[in-house]
Amino acid sequence: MTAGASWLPLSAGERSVAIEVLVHGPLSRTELARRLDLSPGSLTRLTKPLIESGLLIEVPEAGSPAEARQGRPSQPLDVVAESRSFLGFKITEDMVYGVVTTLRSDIVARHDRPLTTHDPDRVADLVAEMTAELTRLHPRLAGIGIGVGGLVRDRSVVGESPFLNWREVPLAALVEERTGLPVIVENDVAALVEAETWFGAGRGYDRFVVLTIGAGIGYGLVLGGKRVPYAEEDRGFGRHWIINPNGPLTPEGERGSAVSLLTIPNIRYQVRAATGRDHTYEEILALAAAGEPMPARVIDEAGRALGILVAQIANFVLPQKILLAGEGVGLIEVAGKVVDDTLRTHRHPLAAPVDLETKVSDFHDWARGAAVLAIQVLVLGSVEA
Amino acid sequence: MTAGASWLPLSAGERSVAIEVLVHGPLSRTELARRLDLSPGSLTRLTKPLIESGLLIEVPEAGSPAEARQGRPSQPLDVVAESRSFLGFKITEDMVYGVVTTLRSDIVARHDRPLTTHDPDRVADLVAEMTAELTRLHPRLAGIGIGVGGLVRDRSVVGESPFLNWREVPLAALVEERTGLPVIVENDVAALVEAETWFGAGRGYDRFVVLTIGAGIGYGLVLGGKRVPYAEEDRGFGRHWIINPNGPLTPEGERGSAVSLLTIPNIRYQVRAATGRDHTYEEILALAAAGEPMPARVIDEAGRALGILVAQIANFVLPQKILLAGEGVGLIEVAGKVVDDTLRTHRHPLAAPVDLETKVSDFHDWARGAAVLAIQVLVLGSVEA
DNA sequence: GCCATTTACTTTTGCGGCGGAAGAATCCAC
DNA sequence: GTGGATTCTTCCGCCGCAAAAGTAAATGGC
Repeated sequence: MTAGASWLPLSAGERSVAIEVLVHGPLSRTELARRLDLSPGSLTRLTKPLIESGLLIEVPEAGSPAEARQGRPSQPLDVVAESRSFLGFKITEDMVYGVVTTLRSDIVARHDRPLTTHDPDRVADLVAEMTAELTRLHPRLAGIGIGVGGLVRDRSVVGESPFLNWREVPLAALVEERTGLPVIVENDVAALVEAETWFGAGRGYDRFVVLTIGAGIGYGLVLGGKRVPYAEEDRGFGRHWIINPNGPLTPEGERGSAVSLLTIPNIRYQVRAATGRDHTYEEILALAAAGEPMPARVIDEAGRALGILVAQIANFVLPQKILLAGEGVGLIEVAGKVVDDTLRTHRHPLAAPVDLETKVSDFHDWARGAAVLAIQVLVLGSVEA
Repeated sequence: MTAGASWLPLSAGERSVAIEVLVHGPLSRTELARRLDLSPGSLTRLTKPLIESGLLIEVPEAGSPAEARQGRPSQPLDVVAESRSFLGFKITEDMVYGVVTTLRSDIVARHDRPLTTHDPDRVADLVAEMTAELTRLHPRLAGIGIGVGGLVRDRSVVGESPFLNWREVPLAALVEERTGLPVIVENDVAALVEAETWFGAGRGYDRFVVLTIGAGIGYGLVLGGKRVPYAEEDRGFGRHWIINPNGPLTPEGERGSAVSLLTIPNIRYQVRAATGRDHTYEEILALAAAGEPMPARVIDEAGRALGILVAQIANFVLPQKILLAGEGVGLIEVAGKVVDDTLRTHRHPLAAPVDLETKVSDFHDWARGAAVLAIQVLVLGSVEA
């Protein structure tokens, strides 16, 4: 509550130390000196104000106490993860999912509420109410992040969100005036990508790609530790990635596009069209695993499409890691072999194997992503990515 | 001749000034201060030793003298392009192409010689002879760059070059001991990419892609101003980029791969297989333009493949610019419309249009690319990319 | 048990490089 | 010619770093 909008004016050196400790766990001064290429003296100088301000703390000793080396033991520094709380919200068509996280972006509480109206003021009211409820249990709130599917500008205004039927809604301002807290609004995929870049699968990588599969396809490219923004972000993304020109035609997607082959609604549509019966995504995966012909065919084709997609990304972007996330990556568990085989035939035999991580994410993970944006703003002291 | 292996020990600030002027033409101190985000005072300090050492020079006035603004006129600084010469060689199966360039990488002389043997020592002899001949007319030689198709390690050793039948040939050392000059050896595509990044189409961009079409397919990715190296570089690249699984099968390529659809040998093969007659690449392009059915069909399919390839690169890498280079980009002049149309259907309508530049390159352009490596080493003072 | 050794951190000192402010240079406008 | 505009230079002060020396806290050998 006492917190300002951001940490005390941090110098560039102090900020780099703070981020390194925040992202890469407890680190001794010597280790920090090595990583940041600074002298030991500089580390004493830089860490002192950070410790005095209560941001960092000296923790007993890392990991195995048995692992005792000669010489004076190192003194790991860590962020005081509980010193601040952050709120993250993910707004879907009919629900608002909320989480409280620590400075480390660990989720300490969840709280969801149905969304009964899309009126911007009512949505802001609901978010403010949820904030008040969550604040009661988790004080020291430093900021709020909100993830929305659709186009978001300046990290504050929802330029266009088809499923909410919003255009030019200044959501950050609406929530700020109700809560008095700094609010960051961002596209949900972008938020998830930032979260994974700072605290997840993308930590420490220079070239990193996130591909999400769910109601739609999401793509995030991180180069040099920064996410690359692009114009068509989350506005029917992947509908023009034609993977198989002879693939199935689906209502919204082009024929054989990534959207028509991989997204949950379109996989359900294909199975419904073929069998005449409606199934959930999970049911379809189970049926395919059990060898049911039509679902197996659809899932098999989806697996091939995913393999091709990952191969293309790996071939052209040369990322050090690719993260598959979203609600639809359960596909991997059923069609993993097809994905792998397809991937291999579309890669050069001498090419480095693709470092592919899969992470089924639920809506709270998306909300956590939004909370990370609030963390970034606090640490970096600005709204810029 | 007096030159050491690199410029006087340049401080980081001085080096950034030198590179900025070298790459972006004559610039005034004020302009440099703006670009490098430095104070005017710093620019006086940084430029003084560079001018005194003869590296930079104050040039009269840029461009239009009529364009006179108020106030003290700016004093553009430029590199003394002729102060040093650089040699670039491109080694092909049966020829060695050589160029002399200025510090700005402008070609001031060309000199080619047939290659009658692939024995490494004889090749080094030939390069040394050509160096001697070229040095007679162009003294002040500061370094030599050599481009070779194949795998090159440490910018000095040819690890594997199928067409020369070389393995682990320390070409840089062989030429260095014959000429006494610093020698850089690099994969030819990599050299071309570096050249375009510093002095060509990629100048000033953060994300930049080079795609070459010729005897094979070459791919270069530049991120943050630096080329990204990768394992499968120039060892049958593009054979596993399957663009059309129903495409033609060709001797070396997989079915429907970028290699089988786009490279000059494979286009000639397809036409020969279809018509029974052998044509040069240029003849095939002319026949296709004239409406001859079989060549037109092959070229049309190549155009579609190129459009898809460029779209995939644009979709996944989000480059600010893509350069098409190589001997085979004449394709664009005949199949430009097909390429454009295909590109458009594989791109999101809201996506920024692809900035696509085409540049037919001959072997001297490849040699120039190699010379740029020698320039980089002189300026940066190291072998590192 | 004591001291050498090792490793981690702190303190002190000095200096390079930068920004900021003031001044000099050189043009245009009237 | 005077004033304003713009570029560049000079000078000063300071921030931030490295280097080096000193302190702290552990282990290991005897």
